[in-house]
Amino acid sequence: MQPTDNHDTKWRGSRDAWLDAAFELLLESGVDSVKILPLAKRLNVSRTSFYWFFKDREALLSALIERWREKNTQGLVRQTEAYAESIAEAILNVFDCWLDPGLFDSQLEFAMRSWALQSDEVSREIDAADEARIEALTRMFVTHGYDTLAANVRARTIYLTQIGYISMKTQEALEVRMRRIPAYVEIFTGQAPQPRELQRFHARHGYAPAEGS
Amino acid sequence: MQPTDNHDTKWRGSRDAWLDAAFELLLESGVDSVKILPLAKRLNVSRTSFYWFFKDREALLSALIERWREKNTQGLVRQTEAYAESIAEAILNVFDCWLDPGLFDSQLEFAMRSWALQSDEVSREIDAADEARIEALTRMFVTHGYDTLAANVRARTIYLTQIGYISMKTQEALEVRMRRIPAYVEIFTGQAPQPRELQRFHARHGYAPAEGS
DNA sequence: CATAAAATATACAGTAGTGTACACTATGGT
DNA sequence: ACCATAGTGTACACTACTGTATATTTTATG
Repeated sequence: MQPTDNHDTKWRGSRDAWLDAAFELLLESGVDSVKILPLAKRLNVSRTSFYWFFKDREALLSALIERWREKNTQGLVRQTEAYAESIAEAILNVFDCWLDPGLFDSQLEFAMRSWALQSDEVSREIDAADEARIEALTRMFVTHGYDTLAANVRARTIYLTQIGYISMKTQEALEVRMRRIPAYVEIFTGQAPQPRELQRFHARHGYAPAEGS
Repeated sequence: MQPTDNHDTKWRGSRDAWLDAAFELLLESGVDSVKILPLAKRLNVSRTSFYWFFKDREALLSALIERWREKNTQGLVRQTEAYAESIAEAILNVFDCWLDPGLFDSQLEFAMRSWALQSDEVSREIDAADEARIEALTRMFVTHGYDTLAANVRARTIYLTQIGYISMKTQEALEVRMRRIPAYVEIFTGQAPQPRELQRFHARHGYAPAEGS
């Protein structure tokens, strides 16, 4: 009677298939598009099979929230706590999040924020996430010798800039983004990054600067 | 047969009444909530009167886009062009936008960005607005002696930080925000604002710093 | 105060979605 | 080979919305 964990069976549908499709729609067109009928069409399955895996639409949406919570906040906090010799290096660790979708899913982040507009529950989740993330960033600056107020404003700036990027859904080539990195580091920390710090950053994102770097 | 400009008549509804109600709903709960039936209930008017003023729901939504375009981009660009003796003062002129809803409506801005998720038309409008705004900010930095790349990154930082604030829907007391202003000015320009510049800024936002400023 | 226009309401027809009841089919374990 | 059960499909009842045709009421104005 209850759904089972059916990995790799020969059934067409599965809880995960519905979930994945729901995520796709959430990212593409917002929560209001996450409807059972369209999902069923995508999956080429009768609409009502849905109710085998989920109690109702609500249950599906809750599962989406769950998955976001796990991924993004944890991903960011972990990066703020990564080892760094200088504040510049610490910032570059955080920048990893913005370049590696495995650490932080920006599209998902934006979709959640839009969703919050209509849902108090999601709204509360987002607020909690923002606080946790800014706190983690503030701790990072404090660790590197900034006083509390300065650390907090810098933490905000770095976080808000990124949330801004996400809201703008900026799509730019890796090279363009990489060229801006040193300037951002300097703005956020007040000091320029060391060449070897940048080199390490470039290396782990598979970027080879063109001519004369 | 056609709707008239009926200010101060004795009719219950009017084109503007529908528009205002639509804006409320758009800001509160996103475009998907802007539906004729709920609007009619709010206005205590039969649903179908709507069609006297608007051809259909599409026409109403277009009017909302129109109103946003007029207000926010123009408001921001005008502030970047306001007279300023130093870059710090210029930045403070821009900050006026974030404190005066008459110059820039943040809630509306966020609602539009969420809407863009489902509408290519709105998406294109937003992209155009972002470009125009960042360009205006870049010009402002260039005018004050920054070179092109630095001006552009600083323009982005200041704009993205604000878009980030908007996405976070931060609600903070005027005092808290005012206390952060000098730190932001320093981050964005690399130099601290003059006390008299801050004083002028405080004055025009009706803020009196507590004790020993 | 009659009347045309402006605004509103009623009634109807349609679409897109939700969720439930129940019948059917495919799968895997024994 | 059988059969319990995981998964799928069909049919129905319901809700919330859109839009049109047409009647009715209000209002401003001669």
